[in-house]
Amino acid sequence: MATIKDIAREAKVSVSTVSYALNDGPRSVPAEVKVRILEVASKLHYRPNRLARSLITRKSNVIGIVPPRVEFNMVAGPYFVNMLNGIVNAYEDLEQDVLILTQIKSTESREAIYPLLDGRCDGAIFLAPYQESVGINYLNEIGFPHVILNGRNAKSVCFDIDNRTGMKLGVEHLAALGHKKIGMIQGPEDHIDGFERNSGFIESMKNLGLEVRPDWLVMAGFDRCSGELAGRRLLLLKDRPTAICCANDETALGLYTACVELGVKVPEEISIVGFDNAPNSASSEPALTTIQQPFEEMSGHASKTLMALIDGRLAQQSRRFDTSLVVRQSTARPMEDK
Amino acid sequence: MATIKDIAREAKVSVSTVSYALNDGPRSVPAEVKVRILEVASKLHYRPNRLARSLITRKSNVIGIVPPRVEFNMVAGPYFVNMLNGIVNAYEDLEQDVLILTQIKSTESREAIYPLLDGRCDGAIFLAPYQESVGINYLNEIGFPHVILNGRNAKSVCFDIDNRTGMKLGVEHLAALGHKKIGMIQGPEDHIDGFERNSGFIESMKNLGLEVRPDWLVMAGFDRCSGELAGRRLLLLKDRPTAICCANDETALGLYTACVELGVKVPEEISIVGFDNAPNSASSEPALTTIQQPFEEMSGHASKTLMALIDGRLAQQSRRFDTSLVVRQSTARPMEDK
DNA sequence: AAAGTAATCCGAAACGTTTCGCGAAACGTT
DNA sequence: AACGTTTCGCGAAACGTTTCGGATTACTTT
Repeated sequence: MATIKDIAREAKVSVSTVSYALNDGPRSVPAEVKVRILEVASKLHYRPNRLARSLITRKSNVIGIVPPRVEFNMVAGPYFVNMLNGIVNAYEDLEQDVLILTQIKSTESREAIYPLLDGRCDGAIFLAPYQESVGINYLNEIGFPHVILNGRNAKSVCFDIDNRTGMKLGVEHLAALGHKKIGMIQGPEDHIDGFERNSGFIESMKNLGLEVRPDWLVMAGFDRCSGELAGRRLLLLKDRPTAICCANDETALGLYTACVELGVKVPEEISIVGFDNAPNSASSEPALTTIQQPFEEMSGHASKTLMALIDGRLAQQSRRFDTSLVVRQSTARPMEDK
Repeated sequence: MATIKDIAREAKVSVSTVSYALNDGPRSVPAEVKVRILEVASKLHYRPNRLARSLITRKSNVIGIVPPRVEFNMVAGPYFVNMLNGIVNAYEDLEQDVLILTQIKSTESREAIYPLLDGRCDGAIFLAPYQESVGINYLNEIGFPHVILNGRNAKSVCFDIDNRTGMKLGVEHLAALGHKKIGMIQGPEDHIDGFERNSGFIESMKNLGLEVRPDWLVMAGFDRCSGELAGRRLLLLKDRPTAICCANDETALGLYTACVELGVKVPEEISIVGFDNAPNSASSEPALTTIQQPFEEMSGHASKTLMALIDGRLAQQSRRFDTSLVVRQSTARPMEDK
């Protein structure tokens, strides 16, 4: 309620002097008068108004987060949550607050991302946005600092993972166990991770000389529910695969549910490989074999890089993170071998 | 980059007229000139500056979230994540953005919560704050809209759960199975949920005429790691309990790990009850019997109530939410009975 | 003692909006 | 024709800061 003016009046100095005193400002103010000003400030319970400050300095110390596409239900899922967690942790140290822009539902148009550009944040992290987006191109046009996580844009700094190699690890693991009949619960094609995981699966199968059967490829979203539905379709096939790769851990857990309901035993009757290594997939029953996506590392890296971009320090390059195979209990040799 | 002034110049009207046109403002402007203004605005790619607007209207359409106490590592845990998810979903519909105040580390002093009061947000949700806090009292003093989730303050609107009754459900469930030797991994005493769950356990035990043995009560944080340590201590006792109640699901999962490492079978050799019913506790091995805390309902309710407070609509009362027992596979009759 | 430099502090402009007061024009009513 | 009532539109103040230019004073140097 008390403003800098009130302090000025009370301390019998000018407004500018108060500002310099409060900020150890660009100009010096004698120790004696500074003490007086600080005393008055504390007496009046003065708290600076950041809006006014940001308006003039054009700096907010707030980082905007644009959540993943709503259709995939990913706000509720582990992807968003794990990335956000890493981001929040990073910015706790970097002294930035984090604004979740719930009002940005897409990045398809300039207008859609205006909430990002109204002065409230200094930069933004996009979580798994649409592959091609007018909105992000616009940011590059006007030079608004941003990084993209699990997405691609020619001119933006992007961080993603090597989905194809990851998928290859999964397929080779299954092949090494003796599986030949391998299916996949696929992810959305217009999502970069979905697309690359899907095509990575097919490439790996071909490289190993294994047959890719169209009826063993079922599309799902990235959520548990659609994973269960897709899993049910695969399991009910007359001639079903002995192993299934999933586009992410959530769909794998959906498949688990389908297995329980249809009485199919994991890993005895069917082997399952997930993707992401979300924290709770270690404590699922049976523990899920999966491909690790380094959430913590990626989100931390993205947070720091964005700060560098904002501060005009050397902009870092886009980077692709490595994935690795985490073998747990959901994969085993196929029944025929036993 | 283009401001309202640029539009005014270009459209040959005054600044105020532009404002009225853009906002369908408090005053009317003739259709013809409004069209002209909107055209110019779009031509110049005008985007309003929210800082300037908020500065004068004293309204930001941003809700602040104060995360739980850092010592408990709860930002990473399911509590924060589930509540945040509910809040974000609610505000997506209510057209508010969500600011996570990473810089607020405690609520112990006035100054600590100043970042909340600098004009950037219209109200705040506190997640599991300290029980008694000067900071929150201050908010009540100055009338800043806020609600508290899983915490208590005499003058604030608070939403919490009936921890004692919840704990009672857990203990009675174990007693009904035939358990008499029941221990507990306790939560932090200065956290309201921890305190109430701890004392609720002891009360329930006494009411059932069961012995409360001090060496069967081990304190932990709310995180998995300290749960594992506490669990290890309990399991290694010469005369150990046949069942353990845990302060939350995370500590229960920590206890799971301890059981696996020490070769103790759940539920055959020891029964375990969690608290929260976090989403992934259903898919743990074995599926965890737990007390349900209605995350979604609570967070949604809190979000809506805060909006009502901000809008000056009738302030709703504090409310205590009910818990319920979810029986899964981690509890069974004690060995002696079999 | 004069000149130059440094310290101190004030006033005012700026940031980009919203909104109030007021005058001018346009319209309808007696 | 005189009067009231809308409609329209401009200018200016306000929100709470930061920061620049310049005026005054004090200190140092020649």
